[in-house]
Amino acid sequence: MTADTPTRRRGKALEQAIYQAVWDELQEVGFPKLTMEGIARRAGTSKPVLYRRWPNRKSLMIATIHHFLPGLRSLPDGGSLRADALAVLRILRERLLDVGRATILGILMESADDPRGDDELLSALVDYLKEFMEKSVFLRAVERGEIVPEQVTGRLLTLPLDLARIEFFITGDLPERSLEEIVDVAFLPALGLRPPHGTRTAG
Amino acid sequence: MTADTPTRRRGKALEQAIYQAVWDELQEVGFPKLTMEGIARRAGTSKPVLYRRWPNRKSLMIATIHHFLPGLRSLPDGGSLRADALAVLRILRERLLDVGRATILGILMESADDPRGDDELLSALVDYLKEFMEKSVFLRAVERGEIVPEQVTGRLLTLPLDLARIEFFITGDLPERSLEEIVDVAFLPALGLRPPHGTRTAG
DNA sequence: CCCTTAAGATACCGTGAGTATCTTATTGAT
DNA sequence: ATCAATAAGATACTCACGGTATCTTAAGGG
Repeated sequence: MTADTPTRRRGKALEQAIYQAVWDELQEVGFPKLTMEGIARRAGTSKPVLYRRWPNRKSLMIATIHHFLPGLRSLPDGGSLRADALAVLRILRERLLDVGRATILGILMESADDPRGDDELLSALVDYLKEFMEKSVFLRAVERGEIVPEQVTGRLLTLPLDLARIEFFITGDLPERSLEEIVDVAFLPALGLRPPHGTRTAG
Repeated sequence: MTADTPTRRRGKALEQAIYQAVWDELQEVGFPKLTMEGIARRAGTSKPVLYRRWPNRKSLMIATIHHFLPGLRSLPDGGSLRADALAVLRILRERLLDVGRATILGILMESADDPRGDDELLSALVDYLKEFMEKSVFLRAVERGEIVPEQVTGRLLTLPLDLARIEFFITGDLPERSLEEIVDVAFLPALGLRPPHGTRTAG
């Protein structure tokens, strides 16, 4: 199995290979069939090596997701609240689809008796986007005069994110049409705004 | 274990006892530690009896939830769109809390490779409430003149339910405060309505 | 009263998480 | 260059649990 890799990897190099193996295995067999043995096999190593680094499967999963979904740096100004909100939602979609419904549900569920790590996963996937909604999207909208600061409430901040992720959790998908509908039918109206003319709003 | 029950139960009586055992076991040990052996033990029976009735654990879980959460018959008229929407959300909360976050996530996740039964679970928990939102809540609001029929769109129909259940999925709870916030800050404004004066809207 | 049905007990298989143990390659220090 | 400490990799194990096969025996209907 390692005849062509006589070099025995260590430290970071090995860790990288393991993360990659988890990721590939996830894409190939999916979360329900993901096993530590499968990961070890694909990484060209063995189970004890995995358990020396991560205490259990869940930890390894979360670490892998962190590794492949680094934090976002900045969000370009889209010129309008609508454009900025859609941009954030598209980032969310990209990340959710990258990780996959089964994986997210699986990790959340595996946390039922031990929620440690949940926060980490959710923050990697969604929470930090709330920061963007507040710091970038809403702040700019206030500066533009689209909304007033009093409208920047917690519930409205996360409304588009919440609607998007529940749709993804249930259906496993998040089409562009849904994103626009969320913004134009729910988000903007809830802020007392109307989407620009010519924007189709599904009914 | 069955020394005090010399009678060997059959048919419906046995089935009832099994459902009850699943329910109790769920409350006591929680979904992650729920095992078929544990269920059988608590029901005073054995695994083969379970497998003669349900092909696998997931089926038994879904059947149990159906058994304890029968469909709703009617929703009394609360006098306003706001009151009716809150009523539906409170039903949703009751059911979600009854079943529990871990159980719902667990079943959804167990479906990742075989989604059969998902629909059943989701319909027992949420989907049929959409019917109520449409047939009762919105219809009455239209009759009262609070909204116009054109506002009865799919996305807005489920908006309160979606916001409520994502909050529950993530936090495992759904306080009354959240329900009111969902209705007053998101739902009614999205419909172009304002909550009545004196209604606190969290910020 | 007997015969069919199915409950309940028990033992089993397969799989996968997690661990213990041992050998050996790698690396850094001398 | 050599050697000791470290950790990789292989292997074999335990344990828990889902699911099945087999057998005995109680229930209940005719």
